[in-house]
Parts: sequence; C-alpha cells; structure tokens
Amino acid sequence: MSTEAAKESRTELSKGYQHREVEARWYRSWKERGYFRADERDRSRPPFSIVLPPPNVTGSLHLGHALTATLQDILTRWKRMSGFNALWLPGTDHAGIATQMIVEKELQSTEQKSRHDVGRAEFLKRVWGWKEKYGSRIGVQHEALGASLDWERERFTLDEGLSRAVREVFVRLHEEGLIYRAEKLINWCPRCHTALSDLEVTHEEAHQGELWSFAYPLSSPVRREEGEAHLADVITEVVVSTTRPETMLGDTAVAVHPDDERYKALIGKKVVHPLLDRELPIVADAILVDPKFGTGAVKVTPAHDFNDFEVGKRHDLEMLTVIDLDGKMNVSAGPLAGLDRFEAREKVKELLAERGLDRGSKPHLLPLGKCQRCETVLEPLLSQQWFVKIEPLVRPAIEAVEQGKTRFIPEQWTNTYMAWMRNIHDWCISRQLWWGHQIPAWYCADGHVTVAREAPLACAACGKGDLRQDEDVLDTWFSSALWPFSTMGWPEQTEALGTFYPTSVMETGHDIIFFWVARMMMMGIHFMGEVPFRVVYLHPMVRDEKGEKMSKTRGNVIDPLVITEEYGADALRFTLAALTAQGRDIKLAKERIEGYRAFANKLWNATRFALMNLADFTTGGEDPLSLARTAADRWILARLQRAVNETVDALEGYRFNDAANTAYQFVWHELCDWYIELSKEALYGDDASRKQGAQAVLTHCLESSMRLLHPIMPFITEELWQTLKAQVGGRWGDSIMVARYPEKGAVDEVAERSFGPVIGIVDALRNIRGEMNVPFKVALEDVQVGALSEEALATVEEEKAYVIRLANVEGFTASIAPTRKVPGSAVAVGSGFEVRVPLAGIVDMSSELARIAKELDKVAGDLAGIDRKLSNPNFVERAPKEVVEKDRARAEELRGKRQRLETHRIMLSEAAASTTVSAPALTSAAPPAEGEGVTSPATPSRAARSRARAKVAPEPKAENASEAKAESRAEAKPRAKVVAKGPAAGKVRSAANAKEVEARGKARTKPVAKGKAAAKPIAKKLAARKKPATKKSAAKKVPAAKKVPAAKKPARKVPRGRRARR
RNA sequence: GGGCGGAUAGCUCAGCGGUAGAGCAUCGCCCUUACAAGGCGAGGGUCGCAGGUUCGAAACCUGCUCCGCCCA
Repeated sequence: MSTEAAKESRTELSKGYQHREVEARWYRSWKERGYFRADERDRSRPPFSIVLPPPNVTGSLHLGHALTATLQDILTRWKRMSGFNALWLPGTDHAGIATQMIVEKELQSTEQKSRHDVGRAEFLKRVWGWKEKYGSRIGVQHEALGASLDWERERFTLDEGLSRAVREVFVRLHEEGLIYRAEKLINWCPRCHTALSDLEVTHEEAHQGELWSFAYPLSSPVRREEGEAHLADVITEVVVSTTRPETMLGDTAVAVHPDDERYKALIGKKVVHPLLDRELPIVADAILVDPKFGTGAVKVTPAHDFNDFEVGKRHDLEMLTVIDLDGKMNVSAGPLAGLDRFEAREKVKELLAERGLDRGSKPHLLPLGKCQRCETVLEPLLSQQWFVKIEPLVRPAIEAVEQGKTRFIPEQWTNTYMAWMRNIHDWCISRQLWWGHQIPAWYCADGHVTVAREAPLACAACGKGDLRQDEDVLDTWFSSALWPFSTMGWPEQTEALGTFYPTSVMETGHDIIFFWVARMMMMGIHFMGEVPFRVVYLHPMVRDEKGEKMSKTRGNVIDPLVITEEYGADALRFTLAALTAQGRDIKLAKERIEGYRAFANKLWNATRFALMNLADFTTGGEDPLSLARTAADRWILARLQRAVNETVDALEGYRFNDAANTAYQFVWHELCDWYIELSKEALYGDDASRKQGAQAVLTHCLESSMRLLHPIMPFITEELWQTLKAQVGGRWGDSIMVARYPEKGAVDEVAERSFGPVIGIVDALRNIRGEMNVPFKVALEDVQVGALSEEALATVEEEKAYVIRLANVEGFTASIAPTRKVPGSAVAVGSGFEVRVPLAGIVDMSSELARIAKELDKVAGDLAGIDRKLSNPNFVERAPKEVVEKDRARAEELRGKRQRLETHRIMLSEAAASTTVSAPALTSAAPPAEGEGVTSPATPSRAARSRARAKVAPEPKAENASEAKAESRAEAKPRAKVVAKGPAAGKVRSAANAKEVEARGKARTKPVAKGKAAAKPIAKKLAARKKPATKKSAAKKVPAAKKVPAAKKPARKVPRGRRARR
C-alpha cells in the first residue's frame, strides 16, 4: 500500500467514531495517490469541470466558503465516481482593496508609516510577503473539509499567467473600442481613496436625514403677467430643498418642471448664489423634477450627484467640483474651503440662516450610498477613469441565457440576472490602489495614451520615449471575470481549455451574481466564443442560528475549522448539504450538526456490527442477489436500489438536501433499524447458506451506502470502506474515491412489497407494547396473527421468525382471520392482517379499551372523510378514475378495520365488566427495596425518575388514594400501566399512578378465570424478573431502605420541603 | 418606487393539485452484546389572513398583513 493510512486498516473498530483520528489520515493519502488530478489529455471519459470561486488570498474561509466547498466537492466526487474526468480547479483572488487595506493598517500600526511613506515597490513587496505568510490558511481549511481540489492547477489572480490574460483582455477590448478612458461621475470612497463600481456601493435603505430648504434670490424680480392670477405680484426667490446643503456650493443651476405653472415664468431667468459670486440659470427639466415633491424646484449640482450630472449634460451646465478626494471642500467652495463635507453642511446652514434664506427643514428618509468595504458615505466625484463599454458585451450574455446555453438553478435567478443585465451601465474598472493588475496604459509627456501588452518604448502617437505607466490598477473583478479560462492557460490554446471549457457548473453564492457570474458570462462569450459554464447553481446564504448574516462586524463569523474540530468535517458537510434546499437561506444551528455527527456514529457502529459477524466471510464480489436467501435480504436490496435511484435523481437535480436525506433515511431507518435486526436471525442461526446470504447482503448494503454517501461524507466512508474491504477481502479497488458510484436500476417491487406484513406486524406489536408499557424483555405469548389473504398468510408463516425476534414473541400462530378470540387481549388491525396479543393479567383492560376507542375514533374520522368524497357525485364523475378507485379501496379497508376493532371492543367491554385485572401477580407483591430497581426492567431511567418527582411535587393534596385516582382520571388521558406485581413495581411513575395501583389492589377480589390462564406466564415472568438478587444486580444494589408498601413508595420522592412537613 | 423570496408541529425546515412530513425538542418505556452520539412507542398542525378557481387547495389565481433580500 502506498500510504500509512492503508496500513492502519483494521478489522476492528473502536466503540464510537473518533473523527479527529480518522480525518487526519485520509486527505494526504488521497492527495499522494493523485486522485484529485484531472487529465486534460484523457478524452475517453466525459469531462466534468468546476472552477472554485477564488477566495480572498489573505482571508480565511467562513461557513459560506465551507458550503461552497462542500457542494462543489459533492458534485466533483460524485461525477468522478461516476466515470467522469473530473476537474475541480482551486485558486485565490488578490482582493485589491481588502488586502491593501489590511497591509496598510498593519504598516501604520507597526511602523507608523503610510504606503506613500514606503513607496509603491516596497509596499507591494510587503503585500506579497503578507500573502506568502497568510495565504496558506485557505488551503489548510479546504483540506480539513476534504475538498478534492486539483492542487497542481492552483492559480492566483496575480500569477504571471493570469496577469498576462488580464493584459491581453484589456488591450483587445481597448482595440475594439470597448475599453475607454473618460471623465465621468463615479463613486468615490474618501477613505479608501479610490473609485468604485456601481456594484461596490451598498445602499442604506432609509437613512434618517433632514430635508432642508433655503431660498435662492432671483437676480431680478419677476412680475406677474396676464393670466397668472395664481402667482404673487412679484416673485423674488426660488425655494429649493436638499438633504446635502454643502453641495449648494457646487450648484450650477436650479431646475423646475416645464409644465409647472408656478415656475413657468422663471424658466431662463437666473438666481444669485448667496455665498459665491455666481449666477445660476433656472432650467426646465421634466426628467429630474417631480413637481409634487418639495417645492417643485430643485438645485442642481452636476459634479456631485448622479441625477444632476445627467441634467448637467442635458442642459450643458458647468460641472463644478467643490469636494476633494478626502471629502473636504476645495478652493471652489470659497469661504468653506478646507472644511470636511459634513462640517461644511452645518456651516452652509448657518451662513444661509444669517442671510435670512433659511426656509425650514423636516425629517426625511433618504437612501445613502456607502462603501461596501469601509461603510464610509461615498461621494459622487467627477474623475478621469477607465471604463468598459458594456452594451456590446451584455447582449450575447443575455441571449445565451435566453437560448438556454446557460441555465440558472434555482430558476428564479434567471429573472434577476436578466433584469440587471438589461439595465446595466458602463463598468468603471480603474482603482486608485497599488495592489492589483496595473493598467497597461502608458502616457508620454504630451499626454498621449499608449495601451500595450508589454511596456512600450515609445509613444504610439508621437514616438516620444520616457513613458509613464498609468498608476492605477484594475478592479479585482476584472481579473475574476476571466477566471474560467484564464486559469486554464488562456490566451494560449491549451489542451486544458479544449477539454474542460466550458465548465460544467458554476456553483457560488447568489450575492455575487452580478459581480462575478454576469461578468464571467460576458467575458467568456466574448473571448472564448462560448459560455463559461452550462449551469449556474446559486446556493443560499449561511446565517447564524438567529438568521443573521455572518459578518465580521457582527462578530458571528465561524471558522469552519472550529466546527470540523468539534464535530468532524463529515458532520459539517452533511449538515450543510441537508440544509441546502433550493431558495432558502441556511440557518446553521449546532443541534443540527450534532444530529448528523450522530449519524456518522451510526454508520460507524453499523459497520462495527458487520465486522463482528463477518469473520468467516469473504467476497469475490459476487452478485449479492444470487446469495440472498430470505425475504428480508431481497427486501433490503430493493430498498437500497430505491434509495440509490432517489439519491442520484436528487444529485442530478442539484437537490442536495434530498440526496442527503434519502441516504440518511435509508442507512439509519431501514438498514440499521430494520435489516441489521432482521439479519441477526440468519447471522446467529445454524443455516450456513442463510448466514452467508445475510453476510453478503449486509456487506453489500453497507459498502453501497458508503459509496452513496462518499461525496457528502468522504472521510468516514473511506475509513469504513477500507476496513470492510480488509475484512472481507473484496476486490473493490484502492479507494472509495475511485470506486464506482451506485447506479440507478430497476427496483424489485415485489420484494419490497411482500415484506410489508412482517414490518406491519412487528410495528403493531411494538405499538401494543409501547402503549401498554410492556417492556421488551417480557416476551409476548400466544400471539395470534390473522391474515386477510392466503398470500399474506404464506408470507407471515414464512417470515415469522423475524416477528418472533424483533417483537420478542413466544408462541406465535398464524391463520386466516379472524383470530381466535381470547378475552383480555390487545388487538391491532393492519392492512392485510390483524394481531391479537393476550395481555390479561399484565395490563389494565380499561386502558386497552381506551386504546381501541382511540383507534376507532381515528378510523371513523378517516372513513367519514373518504365517504364524504365518495358520496359526492361530482367527485366520482370528475376525478381521475385511479384516484376514485384508490379511495374506494381505502374505504373498504377502513370499514374492515373498523369492524374488527368494533368486535374486539365489544368483547373487551364484556370482559371488563366482570373484572379489571387478574389477581395472582398482585397478591404476590413483595415489599420493595430501595435502589434495587437499578437492574429492574420496570425501573425508569434516572431522567424519568426525576420527571416523576417533578410531577408529584405540585400536587399537595394527593394524600388519599381515591382522591388521587379521581384526579388523575379526570386530567390525564387513560393510559396503560403494568400492574404492580413485584418489589420494584411500586417505585415507578407518579403518585397518582401508584395510588391507582393501590386502589386497584383493593378491588381485585374477583380474578377472571378465562383471562388468568393466558396471563399467568407473562405475569410470572414479570414477577420473576423483579427478584432482588440476580448475580449482576447484586453488586449494583443499593442498601435496602425501610420496607414500604408499594403504593406509598412515591412519598419518598417528595421534595425535601414537603417531606419535612410530614 | 420596482423586483424576488419567505410565512406549514415548540424550534429549524421539506412538501407545491388527491387522506399534512422530517430532524431536533417534548412525553412514556427500555442499558435489548453494533451504537445511550442508542432502541421502542406516543403526543403535537383551522399549512399568515381574506376572497376566488377546482369534484378536491398547504399547494394554482387575486388582494391584504408581517418578515427577509436585491435593484433604483
């Protein structure tokens, strides 16, 4: 074996699953054996490719990343096992602003220097150093999660190859006229000191602000004219409102609506700027001005507001910048120059008030644009930047989706994508940062621009040398947009591109559908001539248990490593998969992870059980069906096939939760809860052939389950698979990672169905036990099963050994229904059979009567519902035939069930009339001993006892038996009790309960002869089991307390306070 | 202002025309030789509100009320 891990394979397992020990071993082993590697030269297998959305290289993965990794790994492992040439390509992103800010902060705090103090070259050196130092954490985290990434292809957006792709794209788009440089209004972050794209602005919905009004005096008053009776005689001012008074220093016009009668006379006139020596025209603009809002007149600041900028263009207004890059007022702001914009706001209000121009204010909710990164209020600024002309790129990207070349899952995202794409603006791609791809544009002394792939020696326009490269870098998303092909070697026509482009799936969070997905679509189509991915699967956001988004500022970010350490990677992955339902956010609660950790443990122990029973078994990989001997064998194989079909269907539909839940359901509730129990019949039996069959089937089911689960839980499945393999010597290949994924196939429905009666009967018997509180250890005697058909009878006869084992039955007869009536027995009626269990003597018949009444109620209710439907002629005529037929059959069955239950009820009431319970067991009741219940089956668990105590406490009056009984009857539903027969019996349950026992004891003078016979053995057994000194229990025995009659026992459980009173 | 989700058991969520489901929690019984990170059983829901379509609505349509998110 090539790894130590394999050498450590054993055929014995520890009692519980220890994830730390197991997970540590496998990742390295897989990696060493090259299982993560995809082969671009291999065209024999269909390709499957995913590129990992590159996380920020200096960051650390959070649970959102863990979800990404989990879902992508599930897809990749599943496809790989299904025979695909699977590529999952990892990499990281340089994350311009974020990274630069971290390093700047660090520089400031350790050396008290700004990036300008150390200079560009030195600063970049430091960032690279930072990247080297912290960039490996992401890799460690991915490994801990088990991500089967092809590490040899790992890329970084600033790698030479990717940088080349970026330059190539920039130059080509520039040549095509799709990248241009222009002075436009852009979003400026005064703190980050850079331009941002529209997308990097977060809009705070309703910021509480103030709408402040002031008057612009007209340069010359306007007199009322004919037909303007509604106006004042003389107009001397125009009142405008603003939420940003400081921008009035940059106002270059006042706008009114052209149809607004109030202002018509003013259009074309001028107002005087009260603080600066300027006049402003009054213009008419129907787009900007809403006559109903405020005064209907609007101040226009083209250089500091996006809407006003458009007005400025429409009316050819001056664009006057009054705020600088730091968010301070500049020289154009005259008297306020040098003030911060927010200080200036107050100062402007003050100055205008002094001049008598203040016209009041009112509270106002306004949207506020903030920097996504640092939450500083952004400033629209006029600035020279590089832009991508988006319209020509967006059209093909829309068409590709319309034509179904790329499909969104969940589908609803298609609309979101389309809406945004159809309303898209040119993309500002230059950033005033140092960390990133420096823009490949050079300027000569004359200001000519030369755009080139490599540094040019001379200006393309004038031939001058001594060029200076543009200082700015490109938006990080510009390089990310190329990710699906730049990572595969573009602009070279590489084999990898030929094999793996377009990628199969883009799996990412819906929060970056615009930032990333849309842009990849545009760039991919433009440069590759083909969409970058066939499917976009957008996963939900991971929130904390309170439903809040995880963020650093909230402090609720969880490092996946913390969870994998505590619960195991498999448990985390399974949880994430199980919670990933389409179209809903994930609220991650610890309890959920704990639950799936338990599932891992379950799988572990199921395998452990198998290993204990496979000592004499080896497999050459025969078809388990050929070895299957029993109905149970065939049943579980059919169920396995169904689970496989459903899981694969779910994976194909990206329904990760369904895939996880289907496998979970099968493994836990069918394989473990049923088949393992069933298989004990054969495994512990003498029939070698049946035993071998069970071994083969069990092995096959477990091994298949592991393969089925491997994509979701890679570690534990590999560990168990290897262990199982070592035990049975299966020729299963080297690793589950490269084993074949279970395939869909036909389900043996006959095998599936014909086992139904066995399960039904066991369920019925368990139900009776549960309701009647008959412990499992007490065997049920003389159980009669009445089959409703010859076929069912045959099955029951054949499989009765299972019933006997699973329900602990002694004495079992099967016949055609009805069953022989035994008074004092419990009856259950299922589909195809009825079950009768004589319980007289151990059970209070009145509670059985209540149980039956309850059952009858339910049947009657169901039947009434169906009959109502069937008696509606509209239903019978219009509903599909099979629906009506189904209901008819169901009604028939319910009627049969009702009738059988009814018969039973009558019989019971007759029996109950003559007695309540048989006597012998009770009369033999011996005084109980404190503590011996530790080993008694009738003793409740510690938890149960404390609950019982809690129940007693608030019932201060319950001192008298009959009173207590009356009370308990009145409030509690009738419940079955095991009647006190032994020393421990009295210790059980609540006071009311115990008193009822006592009360009943008084009445038990007339045992029923008929019931007695049947009851005796069980009653005896119950009594026998309560004998104090069995070998084992003796040791545990607590010294016997003073002997107290059973019924008074609960008094000891009364809390101290109350006891004292006594 | 426009758009998209969501509202189903105490909690977290599936279901999306044919008799309401899961996990957790709760209650009862049980250390049953794979597993107490367990087993067996039980209780719990006028499916947000109001109309409509339909033989039949949790599901489809319309309106409303709350709660998220996105865009302007």
